[in-house]
Amino acid sequence: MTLDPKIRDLVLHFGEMGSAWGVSRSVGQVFGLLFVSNAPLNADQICNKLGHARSNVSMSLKELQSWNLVQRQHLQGDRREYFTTPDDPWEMVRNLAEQRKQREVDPTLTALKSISQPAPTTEAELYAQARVDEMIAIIELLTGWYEDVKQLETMRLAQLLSLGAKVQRVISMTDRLTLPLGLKTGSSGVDRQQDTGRSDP
Amino acid sequence: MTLDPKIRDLVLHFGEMGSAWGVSRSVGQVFGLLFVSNAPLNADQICNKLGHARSNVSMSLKELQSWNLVQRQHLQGDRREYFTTPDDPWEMVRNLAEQRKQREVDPTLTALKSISQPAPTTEAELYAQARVDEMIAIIELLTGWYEDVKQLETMRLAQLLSLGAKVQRVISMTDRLTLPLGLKTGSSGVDRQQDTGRSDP
DNA sequence: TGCAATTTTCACGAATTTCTGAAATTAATG
DNA sequence: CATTAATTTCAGAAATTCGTGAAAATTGCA
Repeated sequence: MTLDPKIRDLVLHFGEMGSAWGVSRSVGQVFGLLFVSNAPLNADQICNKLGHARSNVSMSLKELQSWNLVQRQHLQGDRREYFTTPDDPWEMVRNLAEQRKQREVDPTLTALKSISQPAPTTEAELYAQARVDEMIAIIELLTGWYEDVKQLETMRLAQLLSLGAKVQRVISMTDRLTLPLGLKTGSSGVDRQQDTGRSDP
Repeated sequence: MTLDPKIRDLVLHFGEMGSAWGVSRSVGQVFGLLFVSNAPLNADQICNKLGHARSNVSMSLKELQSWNLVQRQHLQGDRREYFTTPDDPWEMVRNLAEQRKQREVDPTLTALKSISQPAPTTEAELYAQARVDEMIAIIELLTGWYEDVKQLETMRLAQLLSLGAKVQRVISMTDRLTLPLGLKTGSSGVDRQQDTGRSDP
């Protein structure tokens, strides 16, 4: 790797964090490199700097594009394709949030709903249904909020965030507005019974 | 698997989603089962219902406890340990958020800061530094907001969420309050230069 | 303390994922 | 349209993660 020490460290770290973020080490490193890169890079440059196989870089770039974290870019007078991360870091955060929602919560919400669909038959299913419905309600509240705020322009979003929980002051004035769900302050509305203590045979 | 169809489907789905959520299939299934379980289960019961090896269940439970998504529970008159998910589904959401922050963003923030620490030496490092600093600012804004709202009791949190972007109305009245960072409305403040178009040799 | 039930650890094989190099495909240029 | 640079696909090697069963450790109880 012919990289400045700080950049090399960052690339290495993004590689290691890859697994925590659900991508491979290669993908993490390619992103790290592009993220701090002064200028767009082509696949061969990435190869050289990172020491990955050419095909691996190709795959990594494809995956990063599927996350909208890397954009291709044509340079006139050059046949090769160049790649960058978005100039605006907020855009990366937005894209990351959007993709993770699509990959992690949307499928789960769909599954939960399909579970909740047919009427429960057994006692166990009745309880399961109640639990699932509670979780559906929470997820819909969260995703609803997300859909809402993601429309905000960055400036406004930053303001909203920096306001934090101070919005509470305002909420106390809006108690007359839609109170969501049938929320109770204590534990959930579903009662869980105690087991007999014997394993089923 | 001796499970009702709906419960079996849910267990299977949570198993499949495991990889998207950064846990193994086994772990996902155990969580799914406990989540919809009417009553606390012991490890052997989980074994039987899921058909996993006993040791595998032990590991899965350990991991789920590390996420605070599963709690152990002693039952009097029974030597075995029983396991449940929290009664309050909001608690699960909170724990999930907290753990993901700790595992995914905190280490990255630390790494970014350590990159940002020593003064940049080369041209490339100077640009990298600027990019990193921008990202640090965003992450701190986001985590600051999170630290803030996670203190809220569930009721208030739900209200805040259901309010969504409507809080905007309020923000317009608070423009005199702290405007965060040196935010610009357009792209970021860091300029990226164009590449020469030649690979480095 | 000794015993038996339960849980955990660990090494290993199975399964999955990641990465590579060669071959195939695509696309630009004369 | 042919040539060649560039990219992508793909089969399999390498590496990692997952899950099992046996053995070790722990725990509650007599």
